[in-house]
Amino acid sequence: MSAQEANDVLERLNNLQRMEARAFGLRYGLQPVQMDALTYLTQCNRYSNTPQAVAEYLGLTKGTVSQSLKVLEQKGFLRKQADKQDKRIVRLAPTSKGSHLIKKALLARSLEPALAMTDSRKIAELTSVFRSILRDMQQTNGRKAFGACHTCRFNEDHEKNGYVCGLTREPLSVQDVQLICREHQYPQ
Amino acid sequence: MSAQEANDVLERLNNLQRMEARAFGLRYGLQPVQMDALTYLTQCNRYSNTPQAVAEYLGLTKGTVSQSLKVLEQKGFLRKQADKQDKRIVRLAPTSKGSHLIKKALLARSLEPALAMTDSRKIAELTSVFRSILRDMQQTNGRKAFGACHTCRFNEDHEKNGYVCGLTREPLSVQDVQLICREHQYPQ
DNA sequence: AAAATTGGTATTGAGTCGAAACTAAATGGA
DNA sequence: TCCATTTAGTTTCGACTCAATACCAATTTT
Repeated sequence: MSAQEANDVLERLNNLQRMEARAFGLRYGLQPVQMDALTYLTQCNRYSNTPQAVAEYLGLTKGTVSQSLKVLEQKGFLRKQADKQDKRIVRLAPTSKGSHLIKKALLARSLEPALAMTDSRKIAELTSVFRSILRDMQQTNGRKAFGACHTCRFNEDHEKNGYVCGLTREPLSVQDVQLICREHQYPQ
Repeated sequence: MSAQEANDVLERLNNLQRMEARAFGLRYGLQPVQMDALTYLTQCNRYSNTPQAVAEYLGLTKGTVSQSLKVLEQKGFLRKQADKQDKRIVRLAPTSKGSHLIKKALLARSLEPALAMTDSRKIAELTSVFRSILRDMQQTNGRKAFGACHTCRFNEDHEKNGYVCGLTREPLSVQDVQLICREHQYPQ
């Protein structure tokens, strides 16, 4: 049992998940990349629902992503809306059709059933291992983490008074801090 | 710390690895899918080095894969050779140029450095968790496992006398049993 | 007020993808 | 043995992704 082997198993797991995700999307006439974008948009917070953020998340150019989003809008999976403050910015929101689809897709390919059968202490260890790997990768290649607020170093837990984002100073709800943020940074 | 969160972290890790792999391949004029195919071919055993096996591994149709392989051959990353026994079968072998490229790519994106820093007992646990997940996924959606022989239920360890594949009855070397096989099945 | 930056869109050319049609070799009966 | 079937691969086609480039408009900087 080596690091090499762990790496291989993980690699294969990636492959299988990608294959299943592709097959699922195809049944609804969506390309993998469109599924990925829509998935992101159902999970990101209000600072992170723009074309630019989607592009950064997926590691693609904004031009490329712009087209995928156009298709998603045409097919009725999401709505575009100009930002009130900054009129350059486009806000993206999945329609109910869109979020239902993603909910179904996530359920189909989630590892949760499998993970639920394993010891929660093991899962905790495992998550921390991967989180530290993520942190490494993020640093060495300059990508963003795209984690949820509740694991972010800018997130402040004000106990009874809810949460506050240390970057924007805005209050965040219990639901908010579960969402993905493009400004996310792990502590330390 | 929940199964949900473990799932998310893993998801993001997938994304990052894909992004890096894409960027790497692009520097050498190769598409992600071509990198994937070539990677597989440097890691598979002699029963698994055919276009059909590549297609199964990647979850694509044989027609699609056929084109990618043509490009890889044209660019000098692999060689095609008709099988001696069965003339329908094409055997694929990476050239030294091809295997060098993949070696470099794997090194660049390996989790091994990060994993090496974590407790080996943890890694063992982690691997076993993911292996059982893999087994689940493989069963529920009818995909093949594509594991290495030494984790396969058909592999027989004859101690001093080396290994034997229970399917083909052929002897396998120490190196052989580290390779990926399309007939692989996990025990139990 | 002009210049630079930022967020997004449109266009183009190379390439992937699945589906379907196809070839050739092996297999399996009668 | 001969013909049907199966198996391994290739080719072609149309829809689509992708990066690169050029572009536009709003914002920020100088």
